[in-house]
Amino acid sequence: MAKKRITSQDVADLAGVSRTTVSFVINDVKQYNISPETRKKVQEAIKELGYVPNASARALATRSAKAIGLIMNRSPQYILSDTFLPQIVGGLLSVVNQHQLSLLVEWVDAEQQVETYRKLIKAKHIDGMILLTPLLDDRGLKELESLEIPAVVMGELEDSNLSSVDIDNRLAAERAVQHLINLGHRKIACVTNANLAFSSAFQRLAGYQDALKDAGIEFDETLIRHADFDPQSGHDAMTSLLDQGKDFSAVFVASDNVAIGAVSAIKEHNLSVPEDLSMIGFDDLPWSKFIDPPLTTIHLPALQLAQNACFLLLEQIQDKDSIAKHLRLDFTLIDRKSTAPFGKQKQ
Amino acid sequence: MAKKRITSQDVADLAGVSRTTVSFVINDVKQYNISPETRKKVQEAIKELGYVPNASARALATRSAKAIGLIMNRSPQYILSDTFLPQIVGGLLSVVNQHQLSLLVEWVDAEQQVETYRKLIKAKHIDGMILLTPLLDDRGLKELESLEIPAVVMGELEDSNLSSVDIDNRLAAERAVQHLINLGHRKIACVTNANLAFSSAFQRLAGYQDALKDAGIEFDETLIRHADFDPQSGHDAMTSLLDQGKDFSAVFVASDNVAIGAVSAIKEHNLSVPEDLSMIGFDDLPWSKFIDPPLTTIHLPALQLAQNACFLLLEQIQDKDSIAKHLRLDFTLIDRKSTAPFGKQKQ
DNA sequence: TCGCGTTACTAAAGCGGTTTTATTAACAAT
DNA sequence: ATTGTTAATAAAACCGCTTTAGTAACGCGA
Repeated sequence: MAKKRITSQDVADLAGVSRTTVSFVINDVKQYNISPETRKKVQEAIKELGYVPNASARALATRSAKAIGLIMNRSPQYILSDTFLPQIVGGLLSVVNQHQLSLLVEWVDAEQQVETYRKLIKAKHIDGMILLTPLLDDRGLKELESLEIPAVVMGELEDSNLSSVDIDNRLAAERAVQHLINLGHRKIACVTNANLAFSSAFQRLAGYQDALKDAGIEFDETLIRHADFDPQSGHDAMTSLLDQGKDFSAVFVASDNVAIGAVSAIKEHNLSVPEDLSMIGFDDLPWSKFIDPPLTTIHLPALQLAQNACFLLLEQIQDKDSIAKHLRLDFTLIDRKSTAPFGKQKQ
Repeated sequence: MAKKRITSQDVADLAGVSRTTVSFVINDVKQYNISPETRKKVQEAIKELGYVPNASARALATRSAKAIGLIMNRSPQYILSDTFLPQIVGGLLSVVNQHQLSLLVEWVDAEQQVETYRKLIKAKHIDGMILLTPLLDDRGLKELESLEIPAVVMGELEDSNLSSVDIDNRLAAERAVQHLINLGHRKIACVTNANLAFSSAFQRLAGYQDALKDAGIEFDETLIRHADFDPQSGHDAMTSLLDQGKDFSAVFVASDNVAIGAVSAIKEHNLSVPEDLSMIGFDDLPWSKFIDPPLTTIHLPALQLAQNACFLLLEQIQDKDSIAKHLRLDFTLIDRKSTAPFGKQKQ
């Protein structure tokens, strides 16, 4: 019953040529010229037999996997609430498909990052990798650099030789907070998107501080809370802020996914946005404009980031010696309904 | 400069044994007993050289890719707003990792589904696949059956021999609408999650109709709108329903992602949920409890569905002759704040 | 006629593993 | 002493492709 697999030999036999020729036809090798008739014979044989080249054999012979990996270093539990994943996967898929490559998704345990990175590449499962949500002090990534493995980080890393793609998180956060300041707010709380070990959280908080400094507002540690990527953590952070009884008229929440939780907490306190409290978010998720109130936020071009990360990676795979690039895409502030001028608030 | 790759031969040389032995040690082949000393020598050599077996070579030799594919048949544009993707990827990853497999994500163009399925499997890129969001009349899937390829569908398909995992969408929808009816509502609109070519949309609408029928309520075609997975489509569908001027006191929205858009449309009409209009959703996304009002909805255990799909697939890969199974997991109705008794509404 | 360069193809050697079959040594049994 | 078994390892074949190094055939100028 075991229908045997069809190999290039079968095609060669049927077409009356050698496997070499079959290979040349399939890969359209230019430096060897094969006559139109031969080419046609081979193509017909392929079609007739329904031949599909074996990917492993090919990978083995060419020493390239024709696949890239999307590496997530947060535990599966976090992946569940990774609101950007669809956009990232969609973005990667769109370019990967064009290039006839495959996309492998891997999760690496924080404990044994380096090991896993090495294995993935050495095993030649993938030709290069795209890394998500880097930590500020990511030992794994640092080691990656020295391994000279094609890799690009989606996120900002200081003094890293790995290519990276991101927006300028710090500047974007600064702009967001400036928006609040321009509306007259002076007492502005901040809920980060994650703990400061994550570079994005760190940068966004830094941007928040920059804005305050520029405006001559003193930084108040007690107005800061750290969330943990998901709505629940945003809810809890906001609750803590509110329960503290300290006065503030606006809040910068460094992720819309966290913000949605924060809004719910605010409403639980019988306050409303933006009448009692202005809020500006960050990320602009697909649903950010549909929640109540529609969230004023920083638009993160996630799809484009993913696509560009992929381009950079492919470039690096093709030319091993290409230098690392740090791409910064533009962000935009999207003004919706969750912010209001300080004066007009009830308070 | 080209540091040559380390092969099992290198390990064999260093350990003073043959490649065969190295292979036996690595794969822990039981029928051949290798002496503890030899085993140790080999393991030390492996460690010293940092040897990692080449995946392609292995796949080629064993005729198994040690990878499964997650196949999405909706265009990248849709993937962007696929709210379940994180949970599905997370679920798959958690079991795939345990089994030392890889996860490949593929998008197949609707036009050439069958071709792509065939290629993926024949090329032995993957040993089996998990298929998402099936269409009711999915020619591609039908052909898949005949190819005897390990595959499991996440979704319900009538008279299909492919294994599948899902909840009972029809029953769940019926329960949701019954919930509305039990609250006294008689005029109940429905916004589907997608057009009826998608099996989930079809089933959920059928469940809606079942509930009406049971309660002796006549089905009114004009109270139905079809959304298209995302919030915007929900917003548009709801707007259309509202602008029609027809009377209804509750609405069943067959997807929370669509529902969030619907809620925004309702608010734009200066109506509120549930005071003016009760709403029950479907899916229970991570943020469903955080929006305003917290959405009463059907909880879909997406993570477990993914995990079980994966288990089923692995089973099928190991035992080609295992019969197709159709797993139906339990759903739960989560009663939050978006529904209210008919009497108590303003109207 | 010979040599030489093209053209169109092929034989054979990898790629780096696994697996079947063979080999050797040790030891027990006859 | 001879044979048979078994344990431990090795040799070699194989998986299905790519790619290098040819080779046969042909035309062409000298």
